[in-house]
Amino acid sequence: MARVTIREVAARVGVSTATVSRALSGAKRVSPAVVEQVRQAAEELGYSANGIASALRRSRTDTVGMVVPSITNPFFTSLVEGVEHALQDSGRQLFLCSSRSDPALEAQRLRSLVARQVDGIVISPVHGTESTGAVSWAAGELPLVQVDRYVTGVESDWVGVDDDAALRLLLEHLAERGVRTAAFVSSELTSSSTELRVAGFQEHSARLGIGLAPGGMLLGEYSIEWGREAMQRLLAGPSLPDAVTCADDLIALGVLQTCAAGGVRVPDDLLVTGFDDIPFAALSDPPLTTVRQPQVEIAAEAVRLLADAERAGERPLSRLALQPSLVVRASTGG
Amino acid sequence: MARVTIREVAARVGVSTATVSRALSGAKRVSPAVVEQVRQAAEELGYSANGIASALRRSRTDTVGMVVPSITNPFFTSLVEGVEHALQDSGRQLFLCSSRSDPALEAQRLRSLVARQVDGIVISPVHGTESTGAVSWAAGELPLVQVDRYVTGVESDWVGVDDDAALRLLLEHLAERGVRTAAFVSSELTSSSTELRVAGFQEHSARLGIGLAPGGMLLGEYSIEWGREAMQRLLAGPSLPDAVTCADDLIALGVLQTCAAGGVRVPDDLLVTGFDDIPFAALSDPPLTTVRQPQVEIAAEAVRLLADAERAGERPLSRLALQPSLVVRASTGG
DNA sequence: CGACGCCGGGCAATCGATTACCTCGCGGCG
DNA sequence: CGCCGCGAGGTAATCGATTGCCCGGCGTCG
Repeated sequence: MARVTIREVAARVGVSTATVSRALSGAKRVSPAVVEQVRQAAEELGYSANGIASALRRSRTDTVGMVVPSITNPFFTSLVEGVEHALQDSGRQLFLCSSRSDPALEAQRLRSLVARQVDGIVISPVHGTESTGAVSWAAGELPLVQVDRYVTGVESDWVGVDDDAALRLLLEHLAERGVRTAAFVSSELTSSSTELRVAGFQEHSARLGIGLAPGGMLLGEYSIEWGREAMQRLLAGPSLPDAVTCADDLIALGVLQTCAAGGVRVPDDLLVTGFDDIPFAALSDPPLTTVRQPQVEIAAEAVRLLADAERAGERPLSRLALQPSLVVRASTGG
Repeated sequence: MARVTIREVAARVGVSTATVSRALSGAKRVSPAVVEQVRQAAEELGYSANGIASALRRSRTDTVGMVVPSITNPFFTSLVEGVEHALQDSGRQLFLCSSRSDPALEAQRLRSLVARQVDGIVISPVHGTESTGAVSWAAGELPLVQVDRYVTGVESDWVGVDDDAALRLLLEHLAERGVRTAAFVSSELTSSSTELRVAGFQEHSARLGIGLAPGGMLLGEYSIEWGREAMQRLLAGPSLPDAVTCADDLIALGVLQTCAAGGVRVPDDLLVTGFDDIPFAALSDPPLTTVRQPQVEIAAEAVRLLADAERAGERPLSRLALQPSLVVRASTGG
């Protein structure tokens, strides 16, 4: 466990630590012969630089922090994978944290990332207002870009999906299928995208002449369990709507499960739609109609914006709403 | 973006940096009055300690690294969540990396974690032999525990599931259901658990008089896509076995999808089983019979072993094979 | 032939927090 | 009254790598 330091490498070769550092990093011209000797010695001693010391001196860590509300939600894991992939090209690493949908935990993660001097942060904030303090503080300390969700009143870039367009796609599809009444199952209105999805649902359903079923606006959380429960509530009501629109795929999968258990035939008795197009959306019973978020592009843009922010100090803020696409499957009769 | 250092806090209060450090960490007795002043000043200046500098001096980071083969596989995300949860109690953080099933990337992640001086590493190694070098090097540098999979020839603790017992549960269940022939769809034999599962399948199926279907040992990778493809191969064969046993739930979900698309009725024409019991196993068409891994316990044990390893230097190695439990659902007629 | 520039390489400051060791002052005790 | 112990707090070394500045030597050019 004894770590070998640059000093020992230098001693073995008979040069100064400065030369070893330069030889290994290639920062300044060092004679090829010495470089080779240093390489040799480092190899033999099993030397690897102490990243902490290096980070302290350079005040860079070549690491980007990412904070997501949940690490078990496949939508976020796809996003994480995309970011990691995008970072790889620039030889940087990802430090991933989960805030577990808890603003306090989120604040703690952010403090920790800042303390660890990550070069930048990619965050999907938990809450539209309760996350504001921590996020804007962090944004003041280092480059930060929000993805998917955002908190208001923070000076930072944002990349996500065009929620309004997504709801338009979904509702126009449902209208074509002859839907006259619909329910909307979502999370509590605590995040930007949730609000936009609800607003989009209301706007486009009104425009298309689709009525909201009585008791049909169900707000809980983004989870399979909530989808199950919400559908149970709808089943307990006087009559079913023509369609249930869900604010994410997990909710929709829960809804489908309860339908199957309760003898409701999808799509014959009821149409169901999701949001995100997670890999499991194609595997449910029946396969789920949903809108696909361009996760790869979102991730790539986020990394690009971060790189921009590191280079230039002051820049105009970017807010990129990328376009979703409709994926029709059997849950709407596709 | 200008970071405020301990020196500025000290200057403002009119004490030395040593006192500020002690006041904030509570390491040594400092008069309450001074502690309060320091708190005040730190608050006003927005001071937060530089974790890098602190880590360099203390050579501890209060951070544990975790490396998993895939971050999109729900089994691993559950494991990660469990580890994060377990760490929380001791006030430590998790630094998560994905090796993407690539031994080279895995080695890089390990080097990076060691360079960053994490206090310990939890890893589920990619490959039974190709991971050996990097893992055993890392295990020599700092406390390391393997979870789920392990590489041979490395001195480290391991926690996972009793694969043999799991296959026994599954095959006894299938035997009770009258299964006489079965296929086994798994990953290539590149990891310990894969080997153990295949061995367990062979041993217990032989013991129970279940024959391996011709061309029924299909080795690919742990993914939905491979499950789909493997089932297509089985469909292309002369006849179907009574059951398809899969080495993880993702594979099984792919198998089920192809069955649905190909008109094979599960469980009427064919029984299908998975492994892990990921959340989506209950949502497929039909819901999947599988064995549940005790992820929470695995994670908790891993963290406990790590803590032990940090405290005591030399200890006997632990290899904990925890017991799985059978979860019967409709895919075997449950 | 002298001066200048360039190149390889060394010295030592530096990043920011922690901490071993020291000092000072005060109270108690022999 | 002198000495000791103790608690509060300061001084400065330390963690390990990086890098600005400097030096000596050699090649080149006027």
